[in-house]
Amino acid sequence: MSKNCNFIEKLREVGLRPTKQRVKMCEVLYNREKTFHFTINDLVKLLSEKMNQKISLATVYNTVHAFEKKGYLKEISIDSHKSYFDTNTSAHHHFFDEDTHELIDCDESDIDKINIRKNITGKKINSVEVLVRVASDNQTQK
Amino acid sequence: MSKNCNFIEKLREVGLRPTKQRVKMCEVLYNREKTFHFTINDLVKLLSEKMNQKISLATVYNTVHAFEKKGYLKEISIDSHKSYFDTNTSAHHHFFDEDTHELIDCDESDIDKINIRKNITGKKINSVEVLVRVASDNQTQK
DNA sequence: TCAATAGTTTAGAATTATTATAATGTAGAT
DNA sequence: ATCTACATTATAATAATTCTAAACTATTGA
Repeated sequence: MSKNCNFIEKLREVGLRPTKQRVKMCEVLYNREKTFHFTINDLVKLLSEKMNQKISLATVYNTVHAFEKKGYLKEISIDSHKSYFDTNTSAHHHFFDEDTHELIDCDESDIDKINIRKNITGKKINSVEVLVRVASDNQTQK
Repeated sequence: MSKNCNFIEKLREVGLRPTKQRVKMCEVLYNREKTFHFTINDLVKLLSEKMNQKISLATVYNTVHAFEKKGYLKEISIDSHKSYFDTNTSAHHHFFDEDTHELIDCDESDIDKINIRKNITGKKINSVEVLVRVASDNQTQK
């Protein structure tokens, strides 16, 4: 519970009103050892388990998007019909386990600096991200 | 029209019956200079323009997925609520223009070999793909 | 302290992308 | 020509997400 004050402060810092739903979401998302990868569905389940009062689905969507806009969360594109989010908002890469549909972080230091020789005129690079798809060793490839 | 025979042959080769819908889709997808990136929606529009008879939405989905399974098309994950497909099925990377939502191919030769130092025990790497997000030079970053 | 107000939450409806269903049609083999 | 397995079709169903409009609440400042 001592951590809640931090969340309230942090929410204020980025200009988000610290409502109880938002603070609760912060607890669920950031009171963890490791970074957390999730879909909206995962999060809704977790929240309904860990909360006494109900939180609306629309609020979960709103809040996740508010967090994303303010740099609290990062969206990861892997599967084209589900959004994955990541509490690690720094530039980094991912492994995607095609058996379990799990995302695993991969530090920038785990992959050599990526040198891109092609240029798009008039455009600047916003981000460079690598997705490494893995699967069980003894299985037919996708 | 001379190309249709090729499409019929190619469809047969991978074990797909060359129905008129499939041949028409081949024409629209592969009678091009460059590789083609599209969403189902793009394709439906193109088909309804270029066809005299109607093609069902379900058929477009079925056929795209049949083509994907047989290696005629490749799915690209960028945006988490739309599927993009690519007629270039070889291993390659992409630029994604965040202004126009356009995909641009990037040959493997345009990016130095990617060396991954991290390992997931019991898992083998299926693919390594880079997505480079670009945007207009004089614009606030996403 | 309390009212005003601007931003938030909510339930449910609406929308969008995609998949399933079941009847009809058609390609390829006999 | 006929049969059979596979394809196509319209439509319904589902899933993920967004919209809407009313009720609620955190903050401001009188």
